[in-house]
Amino acid sequence: MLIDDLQQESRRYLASYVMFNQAVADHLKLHPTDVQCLNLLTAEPGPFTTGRIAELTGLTSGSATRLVDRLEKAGYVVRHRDKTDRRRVRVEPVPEAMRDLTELWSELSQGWRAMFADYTEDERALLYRHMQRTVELSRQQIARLRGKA
Amino acid sequence: MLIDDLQQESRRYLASYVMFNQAVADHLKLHPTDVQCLNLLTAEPGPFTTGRIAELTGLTSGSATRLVDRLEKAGYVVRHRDKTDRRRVRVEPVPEAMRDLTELWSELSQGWRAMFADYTEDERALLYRHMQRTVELSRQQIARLRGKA
DNA sequence: ACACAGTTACTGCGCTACGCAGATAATTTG
DNA sequence: CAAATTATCTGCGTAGCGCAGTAACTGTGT
Repeated sequence: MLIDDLQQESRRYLASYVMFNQAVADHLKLHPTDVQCLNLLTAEPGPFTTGRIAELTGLTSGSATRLVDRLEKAGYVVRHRDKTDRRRVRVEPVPEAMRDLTELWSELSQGWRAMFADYTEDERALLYRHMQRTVELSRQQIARLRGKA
Repeated sequence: MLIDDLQQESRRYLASYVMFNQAVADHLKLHPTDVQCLNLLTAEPGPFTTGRIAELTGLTSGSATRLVDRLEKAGYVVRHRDKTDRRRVRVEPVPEAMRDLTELWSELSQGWRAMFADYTEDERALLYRHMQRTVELSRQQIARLRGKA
């Protein structure tokens, strides 16, 4: 297996993920950014503030405020002023409101589960570790891209 | 390795790819959709028409026209009327204009190359096959999501 | 040969996400 | 306690998107 082939396939893979995210958003009648944010809220370790959401999504602080406005209005999250630092606003997901999203995910998950079930224990361990490494690498690349602009 | 853990990690993985795409777009001062389209133009088999681009990106026909407008204006693609069916417009990437994009990719690729080089031949083959399967699965899921809406 | 349905791409319009710059409130620093 | 810093929010202009309607072309049936 040539590394170049892997790279080429990575690119299709990336494109396909972006399309997938788009399709999920359209289906839920939400903006892709909103879906991305909700995903982050369930996938990343909390707690979350408006600023942290700006960081995670790559939006400016103003746009992050509007993003939280939309999610709050739609009932996906609630705002709480932080008691110890009253400038901060803690943003907390509302589990019941996430139901549509999690239901859709678990519905879609079935296909993925089946795919993962096909692998041996060792293979799954490899995929898992690869994903972790990729997430970490992406994080670095993003920091670099934003850094020198 | 539990399948649930893999699923959870998949979600972070997806989110991280979306962020990566966003960062690449910001860096090139292009819209994420435009970057996605250019990726598709190099990753998918041609030929491309405005309609096919609408399909690939999930945009409506009108928005796809505007997308091609932007890319043409920026010099990334050229339009050619199809000789055999003059309703169609063939959209062709301009290799020289893609240079920024491919340069950026090969720069970023270095990190990925290093990561891939760490694996054994067999492991790379597994990852490659997994990506192919995922792309195919995404394609199906997207079709399903768009289908019943 | 010709009318008509279907296809492909484009245009006008309204909505809304986004970045930017400035405002406001709270905290930290000297 | 004043000044600098931090976290969030607001006003405004720009631009991408979907929708609905339009124009150009193709294919089909009579």
